[in-house]
Amino acid sequence: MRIGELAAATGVDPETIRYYEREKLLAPPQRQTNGYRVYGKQQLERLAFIRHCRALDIPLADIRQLIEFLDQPDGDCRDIDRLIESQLARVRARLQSMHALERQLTELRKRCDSRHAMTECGILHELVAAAHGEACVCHGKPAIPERKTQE
Amino acid sequence: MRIGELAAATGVDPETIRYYEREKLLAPPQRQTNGYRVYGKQQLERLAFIRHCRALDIPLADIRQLIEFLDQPDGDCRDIDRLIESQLARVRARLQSMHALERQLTELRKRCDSRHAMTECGILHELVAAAHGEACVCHGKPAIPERKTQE
DNA sequence: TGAAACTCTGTAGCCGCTACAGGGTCAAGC
DNA sequence: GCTTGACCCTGTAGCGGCTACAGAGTTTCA
Repeated sequence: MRIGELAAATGVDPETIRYYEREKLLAPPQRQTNGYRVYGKQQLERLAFIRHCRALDIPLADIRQLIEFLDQPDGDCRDIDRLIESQLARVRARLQSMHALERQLTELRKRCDSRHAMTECGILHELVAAAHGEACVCHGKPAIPERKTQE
Repeated sequence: MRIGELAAATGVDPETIRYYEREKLLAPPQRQTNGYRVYGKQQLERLAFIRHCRALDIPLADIRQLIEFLDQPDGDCRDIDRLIESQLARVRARLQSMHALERQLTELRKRCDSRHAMTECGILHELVAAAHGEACVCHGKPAIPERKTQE
């Protein structure tokens, strides 16, 4: 199976597959004499595993860990438990701040239901007022979305 | 007001302020003879405005637009309305997929309540099974989080 | 034979910062 | 006067998770 076929079978772009190899999520595959990569069923399954984890929004670094766990199956399950737990915490924190965000944007939109000129636009007024630190639909807590928390 | 004072006044890192200038969200400020940037109240307000928009998770490109609107106040309010609307759509889509994600991770965690050896870990089993395309807690729809929608 | 489709490597771009390196400037204390 | 430290400058590189080239070679099919 060449990279294109693997790509077709999994729905993963060939460039992404090569990227995963560079990032050591996939072992370097065998090569044909012309240098083309050749994959077997095992690699296909591993790639599917990776994609499934990505569908759960698990970062590549953590997936790398999970793969290590897979490859040395006498380890302790609690590590995996912890890993999933931390993903869950991350997702929940993000959910909270996004809910806040939705409320704020919804409020903001209300200010501009109709055909005003720009000078009277409630949305802009609101944003500018907020910048002045005046009372504002958006501020309870500013809910700056966290960029990278996680342990 | 020098960049450090502006930074202290707004809670924005000086490097970020310079970055906003490079990205043309802030106009190039005046300079002292030694090359140091000097800011006034206006710039402070603009920076506060930017940060407020960022707190609403509005991308820099869109903030740039809002600033243009601010600077030519005879335009049409509907553009702003549309902009906010699209932010809201983005947030809501993301919320949906994150809710799905939370359900999936929660399900997954259930599989591993206790002290199994790795070989019997329900979580890993589940992930591997999923990769095989077997029935899986995670699949209704795979909910791959969208990276960049927005027109 | 020639064109299209595939593969290879290497590098750069996306976003919104953050963190350097390697220099200049300034104020306070000795 | 000299040192120390805090500040400032520019420019460049890194983060994550890809994606998109450029520029080359290889295969496949008509």
